[in-house]
Amino acid sequence: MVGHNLRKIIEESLKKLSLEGDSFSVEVPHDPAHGDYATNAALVYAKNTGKNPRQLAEEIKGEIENNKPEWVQEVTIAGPGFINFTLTREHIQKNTKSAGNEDYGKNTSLERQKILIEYTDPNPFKEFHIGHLMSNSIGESVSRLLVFSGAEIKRANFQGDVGMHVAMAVWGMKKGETDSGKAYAKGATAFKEDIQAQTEIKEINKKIYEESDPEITKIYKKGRKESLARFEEIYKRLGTRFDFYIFESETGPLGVELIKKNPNVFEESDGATIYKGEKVGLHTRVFINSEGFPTYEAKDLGNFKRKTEIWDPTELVVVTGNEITDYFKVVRAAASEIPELASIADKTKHIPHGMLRLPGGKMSSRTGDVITGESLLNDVGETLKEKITDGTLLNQVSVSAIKYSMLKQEAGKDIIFDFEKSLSFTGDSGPYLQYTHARCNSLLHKAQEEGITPSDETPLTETLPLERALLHFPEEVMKATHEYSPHYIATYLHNLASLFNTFYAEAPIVEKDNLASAYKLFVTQSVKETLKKGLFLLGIEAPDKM
RNA sequence: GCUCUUGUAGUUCAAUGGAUAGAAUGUCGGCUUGCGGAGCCGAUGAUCCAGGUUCGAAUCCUGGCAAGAGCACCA
Repeated sequence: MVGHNLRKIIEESLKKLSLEGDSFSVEVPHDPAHGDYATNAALVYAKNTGKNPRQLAEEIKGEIENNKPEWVQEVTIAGPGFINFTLTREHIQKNTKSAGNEDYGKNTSLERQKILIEYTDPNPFKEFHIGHLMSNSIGESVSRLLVFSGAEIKRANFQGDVGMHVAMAVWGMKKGETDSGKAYAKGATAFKEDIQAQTEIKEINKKIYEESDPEITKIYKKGRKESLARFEEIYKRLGTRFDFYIFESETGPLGVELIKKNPNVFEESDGATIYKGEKVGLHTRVFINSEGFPTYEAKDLGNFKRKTEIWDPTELVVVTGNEITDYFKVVRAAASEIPELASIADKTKHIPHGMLRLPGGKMSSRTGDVITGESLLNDVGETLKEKITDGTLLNQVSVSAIKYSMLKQEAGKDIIFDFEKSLSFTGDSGPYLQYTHARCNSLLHKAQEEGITPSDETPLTETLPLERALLHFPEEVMKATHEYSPHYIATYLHNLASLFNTFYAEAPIVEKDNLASAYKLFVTQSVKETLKKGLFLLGIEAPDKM
């Protein structure tokens, strides 16, 4: 990676001037007139040494020029004391060539890491709503990014198949409701409003845990199976697949066992077993309730253990809604006090994603007033039907519109989700990127028909903005991976596609007996590959035609 | 009440403490029957308020204001 190599050269030069210790940046200037890379090293060190920044920049520049690598064309000083680097035409051209390779953009920074990533986490008997779609989009993209950086990863999906929410749904089903989502909504409402129903639901909860009532067990098992089968359909459409499914019904007992084995970590209070988070600056949470059942906290504790049993990862990543950020800290704190979980608890990265809010207010699954994953996919498909007749393509474009709208902004912040505005098919959108990719493909196809072969020999003396953009793909991948932030990829791809479309509109690309045409096609090929790879990292398909 | 997160064009989002704050959308005006118009070009328009730190602040600190989330037997 060029930026990385430049940093080394700058560091060496600084060392010769006895400048060490402060961190400086190697960045890509916004304005191409400022070169391909820039550093603020002189500005940083001017502060400590009391020197004039421009003068210090001159000194540093002198040192850099003494062992300037052959791929650097020019080193200049500009503005308050930035040192700008321009790469040689040869180097850029070579890079444009490698951008067409399969490995371009990959790195080995996470080699030998075994990362177990948990995401999506829908609950059987409840709707798969757009919050789960969000977790899935981010989790899938982060997974692909981690693999791109050399990590070995496994995907896990943790699902609440027991607990009060399930009891509510089973209660609703017992009352004749067949759809599990609706049954849950009915049960949840009754639980709040009707004391009689409340007692019944608690009773059902107990019976599910104990499997003591054949009728309830039957309803439960059937509902669970149907619910999980429905989730599988959605995963298929989204292009995601899991290595492990972990259920609360199995982690509950594991959690309880851990709690019993570590009485020094937990306390008894009002008949419940709690963890006093205050001792580490957090808050108290109940792990086993006064009726003796594990709460979500205990199940999640068991989840930590289950994850180490099934694979022995070196690191855990968990993608969930940001509403549970503080909750998660408490469970993790408890886990790190338990000897057998301590090391993995400390190597757990929580990626909170924002809530999806409707312009009217917060979404609630309690009342059944939700946009479900299926309904969203179907509604989007409906609006595209006039343009696309092929079923597979229809799904690819729908999914891309949805995923891109969720991934283009920084994870963690809430998304105001407005069907009309959020799902764009033009401009900064998934379909725009797919369209650009298809357009590249179509050009290459046409060239082939006309017998023109792309060539890396170029009559161009100026670097194209497109080539400069291709140069930075590996750095964006690196940044996105280590910050667990797919939105860097989204932003990058939109910029790349936009540059390509401008390039496309400026002058014809496919022209016979034209040296420039052959090179333009060569660039087109690299752009196509990079778009495809970038879309893959977002979990989006890149069809050749659309 | 306490804790955490977030305030950027009309709207939805970008911007490792750096150079002229970028896009998309909206509105207005253009794009020669020509490689795919889901496209391209132009115009318009923004850092919540008040202090502070520094060569330099949307970004860091303090105080307001506003929105969201969490805070004991739900998940």
